[in-house]
Amino acid sequence: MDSTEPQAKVSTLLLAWYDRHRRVLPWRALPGKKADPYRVWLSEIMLQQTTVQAVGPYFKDFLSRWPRVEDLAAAPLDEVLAAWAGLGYYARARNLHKAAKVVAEEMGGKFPDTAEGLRALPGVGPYTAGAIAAIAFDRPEAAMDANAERVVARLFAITAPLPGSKPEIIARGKGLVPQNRAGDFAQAMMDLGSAICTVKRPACGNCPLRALCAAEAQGIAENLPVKGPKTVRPIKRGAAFVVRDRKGAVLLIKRPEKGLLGGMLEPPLGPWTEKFPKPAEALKQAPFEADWKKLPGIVRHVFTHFELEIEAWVAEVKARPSSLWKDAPREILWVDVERLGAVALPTVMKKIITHAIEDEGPLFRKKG
DNA sequence: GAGCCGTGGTC
DNA sequence: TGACCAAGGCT
Repeated sequence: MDSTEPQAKVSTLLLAWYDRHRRVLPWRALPGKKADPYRVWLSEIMLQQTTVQAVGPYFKDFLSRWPRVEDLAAAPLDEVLAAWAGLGYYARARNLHKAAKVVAEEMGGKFPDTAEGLRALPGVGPYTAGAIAAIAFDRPEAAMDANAERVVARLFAITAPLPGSKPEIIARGKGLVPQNRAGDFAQAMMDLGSAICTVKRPACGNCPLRALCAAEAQGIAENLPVKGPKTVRPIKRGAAFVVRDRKGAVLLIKRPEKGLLGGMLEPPLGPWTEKFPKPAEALKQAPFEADWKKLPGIVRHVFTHFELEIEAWVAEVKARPSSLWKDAPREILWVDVERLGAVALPTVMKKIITHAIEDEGPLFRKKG
């Protein structure tokens, strides 16, 4: 798009397209209706780096458990983490709970109605603050997520690679926001990026902004935005120890509150290194002495910045040991098989437990 | 600023 | 099958 082109043309065309093609989503108000700030905030946190499809069942479940922000604030953190289990990026759930307490206890249950005010809540960054301010309060703020960045990079044919070009893209995007219907405009950008201006094979023939798109004019739309080089992902390996008592309950311990899978549960695990521990070495890593048996096969899981391979060791104990390690005691739980789906187990740990317990029927059911 | 932080779908 | 990607934020 020519930089002198009036932004009004973009918003007019995009909003007209949105009025005909807008998606129906659980957290989205019906046309002309006011959005509920609590629902908008909850959905925006869940949608960070997460697909609409994955969020759907979690959003409905959270809203059913905790209909108001005061309900969420009053819930124990462990319950919130258990409900979040499987959605990933667990710091989001901890910050969600923190922010709910702030809003419920310090703001009388009312969310701030400006981007600046929202930005002060834990877990709310520049994108989310703009999105909530626009969608819930109709403030003329930009919501520059990856969709909007892609649309803008193509509209203006910005060929410099991300993330270096991000400031320019965001500045261009802010210049497009209309004074009226800013919330619809923000959601229209996302719907356009999701349905038309896609990463691969964009449907430029159906795009309402085609005539204004500089990248399309140059035939380079699919190549934008350019991204920097990818980093290599190392592989870490280790042993997991799945213990069951005579009733079949599984021993789980709680991870530290900060860092990877913070505050979530796991079976006892050895350290993660380049190579698997040899059997004698693995037995030293076990939480206590028992008749450990190593299972055939490997559990693989991919995290954002490394891959994990786990060999599972299993044992059955007659009595629940009173102590595990001498150092760094951690919270211990024995969880019945039927309750495994109701506690804060991240997906990787569910994989390990599923691998170790070839039981009668599935241990975990997918949400929704 | 760059590294850390999950998971599931897609092609 | 593996690489890429998603309504990013925090430190």
